[in-house]
Amino acid sequence: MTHNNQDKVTTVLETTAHRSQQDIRAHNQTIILRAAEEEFVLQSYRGATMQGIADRAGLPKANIHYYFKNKRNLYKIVLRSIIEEWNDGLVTMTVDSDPKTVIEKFVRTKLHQAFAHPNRHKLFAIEVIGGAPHLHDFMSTTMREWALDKTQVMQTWYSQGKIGIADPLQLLILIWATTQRYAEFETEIVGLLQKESYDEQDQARAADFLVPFILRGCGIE
Amino acid sequence: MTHNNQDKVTTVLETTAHRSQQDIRAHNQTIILRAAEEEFVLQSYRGATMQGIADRAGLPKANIHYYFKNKRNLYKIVLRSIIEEWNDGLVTMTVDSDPKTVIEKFVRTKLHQAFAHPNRHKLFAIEVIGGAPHLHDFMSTTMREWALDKTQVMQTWYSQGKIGIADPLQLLILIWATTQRYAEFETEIVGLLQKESYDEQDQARAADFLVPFILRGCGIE
DNA sequence: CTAAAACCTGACCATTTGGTCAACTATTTT
DNA sequence: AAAATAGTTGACCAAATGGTCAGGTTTTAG
Repeated sequence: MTHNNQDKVTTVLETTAHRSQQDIRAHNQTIILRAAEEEFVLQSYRGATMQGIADRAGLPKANIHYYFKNKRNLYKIVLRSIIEEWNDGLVTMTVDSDPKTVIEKFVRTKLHQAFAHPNRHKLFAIEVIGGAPHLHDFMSTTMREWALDKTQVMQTWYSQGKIGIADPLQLLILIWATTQRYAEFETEIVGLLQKESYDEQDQARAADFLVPFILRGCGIE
Repeated sequence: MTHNNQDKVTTVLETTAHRSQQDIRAHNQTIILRAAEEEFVLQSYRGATMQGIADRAGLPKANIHYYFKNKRNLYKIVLRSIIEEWNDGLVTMTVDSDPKTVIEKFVRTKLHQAFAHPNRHKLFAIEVIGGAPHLHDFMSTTMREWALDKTQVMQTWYSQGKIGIADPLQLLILIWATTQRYAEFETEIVGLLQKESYDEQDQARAADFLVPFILRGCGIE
C-alpha cells in the first residue's frame, strides 16, 4: 500500500475549529486502535507495519508512536481490549439453571459476538494458533477458571440426567468452535455462499441451524 | 532466537561417507520444508525469516535459497503440499450411501488428519483468517466444487428423510470447524486439559464425543 | 583420472522498518 | 498575555532481513 493521506478518517469533530485535547486524545486513540486491529488481522503481528497502521488511521507514523510507545505495546493494548470483552453478555449458569435455556442463550450470544466483531475473533484465533505467546497468562488463569466452573455445572447436569453429555469440556470446545468459526473463516464461508460479505440473514441462518443441532446433540428435547 | 548450528538435524544418511546427490536433494528439501512449515505457523508469513528456517533445518541460509528460489516460492510450495493432501482418505459419498456410515467415517478421517498434521491445519487456518490471499484459486474452484457436490448429496438425503438437516452447507461448516479445531487450537485445548501435549487417548476422546453428538444432531439413530 | 555438474556457504548488499528527535503549532493554565 | 503543557510531523538512523554471488568442495559422467 502506498502512503496516502487522502483517505483521512473524517468525523464531525474535524469540522470544529477548536477541539479540546481530551477529545483529540480519545478520537485519535480510537481510530489508531481500530486501524491497528485491522492491520494486525490482515498482516499478523510481524507483517503489520507502523506505516501501514498510520496510513489506515490517516495519521503520520510519528503520531502513532506519540500515543502508543511502540509496536509491541500497541499490539498488547489491542489484545487486552479484546480479552476484556470476552465475557460480555455471557449467561450465568448454575446447577439450578435450565440447561436448554442456558445453552441456547450461550450459543446465540457467542454467535452474535462472532458476527459483530469478526476481526477480534480472527486476531484472537491467530494468537492461539501461533502458540498464544501473549495470552498464556489469560489462558491459564481467567479462561481456565471460567471453563472449569462451567464444566463442573454441566457435569452436575449430566449426573442429574438433564443432559446427555458426559464430557462437558468437549461440548464447550464444540460450541466455541462452531460459533467462532463464522468469524474466523469468514472468507471461506462467504465464498461458499457466493457472496461478497455476510448479510443479516446469515447470522439467523447459522443460529437456526446451530441451536437445534446442538440441543439435539446434547440429548435435550 | 539465536543462530545455532549445534542442533543440526541428524539422520542415518549423515553417517554414510558418500551420499548420492539424489539422496541429498530429497533429504535437504524435506528437512527444509518441515522447518519452513513450523516457522511459518509460529511466525506467519512475514514474521518467518529465512534465517529462522535455516536454523530450524540446521543449514546455512544460502542453502535454503539454493533449493528454493526465494521466500514466496518456499511458502507457496509448503501451501501446495498441504492442499494436495486435502482429499486424502476422504470418503466418497453418493445419494445411495448410508448417511450414518459416511458421516461417521468423514468425521473420523478429518479428526485423524487434524491430530496427525496439526501444523498444516494451523497454516491453512492462518491463510484463511488473513483473507486467503494465496488460496483464492483453490477455494473458488476445487473446494467450492467439492462442497457443492457434497451438499447436493446431503440435500437428497434430506428430501428422502434420511437425515434431519435441511441446510447441508451449515453441517459441512460444523464438521470442518469441530474436527479442525483440535489442530488449530491445540495450544488452548492442551492447556485446558492441563497437559503439555496431546496423548493417544485425546483423539479417541474427541471422536467418542463428536461422532455420536453429530449423528444425534443430524437426527440419525 | 579428469572434466563437468551439482552442492555448499561466508561475505556482502539494498531495502524495509521500528523507533527517535528537534522544531513547530495548538491548547490550556495562571 | 505569556508560560507551560500537549499535540504534530518530516527527517533521520540503526537493525533486521531477503536475496546475491564468487569461490570453494563433493559427486557424477566419460
